[in-house]
Amino acid sequence: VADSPDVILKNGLNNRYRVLEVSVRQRNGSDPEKHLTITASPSLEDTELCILRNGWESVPVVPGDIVHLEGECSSGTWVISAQSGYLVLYPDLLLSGTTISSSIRCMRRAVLSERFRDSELGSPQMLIGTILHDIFQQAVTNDLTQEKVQELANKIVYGQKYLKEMYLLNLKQAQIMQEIEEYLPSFFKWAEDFMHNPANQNKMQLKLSNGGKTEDVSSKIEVVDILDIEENIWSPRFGLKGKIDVTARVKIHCQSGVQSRVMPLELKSGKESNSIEHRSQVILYTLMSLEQRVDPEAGFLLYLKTGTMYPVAGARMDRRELMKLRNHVAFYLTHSTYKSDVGRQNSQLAALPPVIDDSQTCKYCSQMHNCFLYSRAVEQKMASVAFPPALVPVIDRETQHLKPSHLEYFSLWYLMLTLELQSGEHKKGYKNIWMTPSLEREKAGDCVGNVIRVGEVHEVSEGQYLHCFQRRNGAIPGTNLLVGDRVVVSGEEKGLLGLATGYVREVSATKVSCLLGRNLSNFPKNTVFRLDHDEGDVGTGVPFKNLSKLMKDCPVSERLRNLIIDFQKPLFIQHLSSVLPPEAKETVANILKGLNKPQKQAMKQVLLSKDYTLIVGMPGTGKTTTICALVRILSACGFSVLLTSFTHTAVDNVLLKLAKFKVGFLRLGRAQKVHPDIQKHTEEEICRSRSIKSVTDLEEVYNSQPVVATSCMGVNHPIFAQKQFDFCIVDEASQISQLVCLGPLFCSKRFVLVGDHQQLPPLVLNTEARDLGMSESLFKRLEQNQNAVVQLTVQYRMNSKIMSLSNMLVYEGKLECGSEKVSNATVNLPNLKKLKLDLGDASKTWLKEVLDPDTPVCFLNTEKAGCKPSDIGIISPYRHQLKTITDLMAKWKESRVEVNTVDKYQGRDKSIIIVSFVRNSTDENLGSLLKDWRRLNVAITRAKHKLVMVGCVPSLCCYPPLEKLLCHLQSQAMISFFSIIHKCNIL
DNA sequence: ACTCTGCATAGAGGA
Repeated sequence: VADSPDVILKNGLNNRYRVLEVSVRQRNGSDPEKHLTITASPSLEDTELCILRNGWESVPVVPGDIVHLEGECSSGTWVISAQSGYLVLYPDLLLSGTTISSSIRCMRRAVLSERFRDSELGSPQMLIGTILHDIFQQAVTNDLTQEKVQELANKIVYGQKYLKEMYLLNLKQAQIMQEIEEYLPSFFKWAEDFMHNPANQNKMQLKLSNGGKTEDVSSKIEVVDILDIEENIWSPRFGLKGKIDVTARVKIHCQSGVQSRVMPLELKSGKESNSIEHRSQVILYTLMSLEQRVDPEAGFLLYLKTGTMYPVAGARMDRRELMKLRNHVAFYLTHSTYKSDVGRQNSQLAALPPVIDDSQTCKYCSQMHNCFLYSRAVEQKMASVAFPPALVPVIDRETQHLKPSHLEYFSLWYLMLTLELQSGEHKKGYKNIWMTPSLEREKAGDCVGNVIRVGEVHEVSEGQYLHCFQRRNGAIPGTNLLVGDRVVVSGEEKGLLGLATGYVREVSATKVSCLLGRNLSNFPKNTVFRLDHDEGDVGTGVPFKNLSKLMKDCPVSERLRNLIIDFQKPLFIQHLSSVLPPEAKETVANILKGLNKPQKQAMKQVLLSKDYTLIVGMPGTGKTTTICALVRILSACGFSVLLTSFTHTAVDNVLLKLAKFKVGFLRLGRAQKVHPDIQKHTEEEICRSRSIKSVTDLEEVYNSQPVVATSCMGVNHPIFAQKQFDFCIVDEASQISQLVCLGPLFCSKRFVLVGDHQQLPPLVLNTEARDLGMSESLFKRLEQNQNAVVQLTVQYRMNSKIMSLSNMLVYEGKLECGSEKVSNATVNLPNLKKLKLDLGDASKTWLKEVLDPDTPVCFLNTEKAGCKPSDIGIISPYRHQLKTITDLMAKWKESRVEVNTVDKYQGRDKSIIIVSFVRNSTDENLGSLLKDWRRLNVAITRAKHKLVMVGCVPSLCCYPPLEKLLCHLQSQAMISFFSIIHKCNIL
């Protein structure tokens, strides 16, 4: 935490102070105080003092922390006390209203829920609650008459919107409608009691300040206008976020006259408890509202079952206690790991907030499993953590199905995931939206600011609004925003953060259009917006969820634990006859005809497997063809198949091939991410074209195809909670993080991983996590069970010379060419003769040599030439190099040549590949990129006919993989020297 | 000593 370079310090509305020193002052007799030496200057010079008293001294603040202060500051001294001021710890970590209110009862649960976000399954009551919210919100903004509300309820319950959830919970629409109808009379009662109406006689106690003095009297409350529903507020002042069910203009008639205020209404469909949790939520909304408007001082709790409305005052005392609670939760979330002061600087997992000793509460807790798991695997080893004695046997009993190896796996992966999460937050995070002006952020290309909305807003489908934005003056600046990227729309003005989120639909020189989740047409025409690229915190929830699931006490998880953690030997049956139905024999035989020997072997191995098979797909060995054939064979045998990969593109690559055969499949995942030719197989498209409107129909769609395809992250889909597949195939498996790869395996009896661990591994940002082994894919881990491995060694991409490099480097000669044709293929250069004439000049003989089709592999040594490596290239390990090359190519108006990183080229090929290795110095600072055998292997196995590598031989010999390659090239006389080159205008 | 894919979200109630 101490020296994060990207911390922005400043004063003002979103002031950010760094805490330099913390001291506790105990004056005799009086309460203790905490004195903080703080600074808002980046040089850390101008310091101020912050005094915490009346309970604020309990805030767990330490030197190095970033805080936001609210309240009075006089002559460089802030006082945060019972009466005034707030200290907000880590204010850029926005916590939701529900997280904080749930932490009142159990902070441990609140913290666990942030990590294991999706572990809570949901219940019928929750779904009914969501639907009731929707109906009420729409009704209150349009029409609250009986007829209209009934119509609306029908439209929503019998519409498409909640079908998935109903399917997941096994509920029928009629059941839901029955429950909903019981609520509707209360809607009208509420409207009669509180909507603007002279006959309205309601009276309630409401405490509001009025010109300095506080009145505590009965007031008549009238809702005069609904300003917004589901208003999203991000408050970097208080470190809070949340969505307000209903934002209303309310008239309060009291003795001293009429007041008008904009206030939050919180809807509840459950028991009319008026509980502290419910009230706290409202109080937090009153605080968040300060971000946008004057203090509402109070809000309302509206219980939909009875139509009763309770006023909730946002009293100073309650706000203060809730903010302290928020600081504690923020502390635990930020300090989830620590480095011990003694010994090596290894990160360790910290204790969670203590377990509460309340069996009544724990009995119903949705985080119980994770709570006990963490106690057993992590905390029981800590001397500092004491458990309530009665709980120890409970924890042991609930985790007794886990072996020590499982607990170790859990704590190691929990640590690695946490470290990686922290790295991700550092790099991404939303805080730039409020801490960095759009103009500055535009330079990095992650933002387009200063735009206004133009044209009409179109509701493309339910809850999807197409907006168009134009720069206020001039063209849209150069940006990295691409079609399909996620964006956050905010107002440039303070307080209008995160107004909507959505996707980029189109980017041109003059406008950006986005599909947003909210309609922004109610904002004044002249509102100035900014669009920020939303990198979000994707992929953090899924692995935590899968880790938790792997530790469950159920047969599926137990089997996976045995196979994956304990390396139980995968089993195979003896004879194909027992799996191959007689009627499928001919079809299977026909499919096999089109395959080579190792591919056939792979098919056989999969069919015989009882647990899993690993298919090593070396470069160009026809992985897609093999997977396609495998799916065809499996479905011919009557098996159901779940087909997944890390990326949507890879899933669609197989599907595009599969679509040519008579194999039906269902494609899940966001239609926008799916290949146009596959669109018609997506759930979205099928439901639209067949206008699916009932749970039964949806179920039919889900069960209609024996093959289901989606990305590994997409396995949160409700279908996977209900269906079991016979086989699961995971493509690109060597590039998928272990726990992400695990997701689809929970719903399948057997699995097949396809990959090549000699190519690039999963990306891990955090170096410590990487050192702990986080980049080990499941494919790599299981590869030690050699009996489950089949290798595809016959390749159809590279000619023999190019292939030989990789064979020498990593594959130990196992790769072979699929045919003579492949082996001898050379590049076709129709204009070569003409070009050669032009190159008559003797100084350009090197170029002749390089271009000669009979020289498939060539390494250009730039040592003597002294030319800048940046003059030539197509693939490079470095982004900067690519930028230089792209700029040069643009100058020559050449945009057809694809310039990209090695990493991005994985999985693809071209006829000619030029690799620019860039480095031209022999100093000690070696980059780590070129030390990776796998990256080099990827780089040299992309070319089919001609591979030209450019680099400085002595410089590159410092890297072991390149040294081995260059040695080989030298022995084969494949290295040339540049003559004098100033310009290169080939291609 | 620089390589980068994934994805909706806070809150829906229950004690």
